[in-house]
Amino acid sequence: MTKRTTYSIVAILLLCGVYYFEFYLEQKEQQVIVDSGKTVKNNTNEFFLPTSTTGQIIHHNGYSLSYSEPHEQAEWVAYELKKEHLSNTNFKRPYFEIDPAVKTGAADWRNYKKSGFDRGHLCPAGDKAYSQEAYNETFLTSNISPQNHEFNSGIWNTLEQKVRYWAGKYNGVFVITGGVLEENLRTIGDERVSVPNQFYKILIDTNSGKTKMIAFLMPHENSNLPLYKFVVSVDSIESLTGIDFFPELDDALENELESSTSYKNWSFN
DNA sequence: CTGCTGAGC
DNA sequence: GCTCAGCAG
Repeated sequence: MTKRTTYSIVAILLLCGVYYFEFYLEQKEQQVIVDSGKTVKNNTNEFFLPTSTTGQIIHHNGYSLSYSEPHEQAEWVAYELKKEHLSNTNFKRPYFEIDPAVKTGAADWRNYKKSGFDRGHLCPAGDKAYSQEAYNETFLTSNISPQNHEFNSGIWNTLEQKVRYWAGKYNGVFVITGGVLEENLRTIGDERVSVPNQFYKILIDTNSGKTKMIAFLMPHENSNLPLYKFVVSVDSIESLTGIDFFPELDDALENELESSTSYKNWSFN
């Protein structure tokens, strides 16, 4: 074998190695993206993820989401609200930014301009007031949904504040929230961002004794009713959305918790 | 807390 | 088009 042949073989082997490594990296990245339903190690948190009906899960530092391109918004946003996250600092609100992590192109905030609807946070800015960085991260367009202002600043805001109250009382909660994305919804803007008719919020507490769960389903309109009037089973939201919210839970526990409409373990005071 | 809009550069 | 300041529930 000539030296030249040897060099050629080595070169080809090296090339193959590089290609294989790139292939491996791609597989690995792909695996993370479609790895729904697993406990995912985030930069700061570890939490249960629901399944994605769209195949596009994105992890930010402070929350994860599943983006629905047809509806131009997240079908769910999930994060852990730790007790130590609770803060009253009043950061200056940044401007909304098109989420660069959404490969299909997240909605432009201009769709909401003069639409008559709020850019309603799914993961509330108020849940991320422990640092300017975390706060700013909630101002991505993948984290908002068109919301009626009276609803957003009314009963929905009341629910968000109750979640913060529970996070303090129960040493943190996991939160999953989103609009119910159906066909033939009203849309706003050139990109046709869907306006949900209902919004849901699901909580699980695994830190204060026996694991407990609670779910809320609210019509997209303000209300003076007490919050507990909107409690539903997780199962009912799963059948509405097609999402499996806690696939990692032990099946028996999952069945028990997700079918329950009881809120007796959650303090509404 | 939840937000929007008008004025000015 | 971007940002500040002011206003509203």
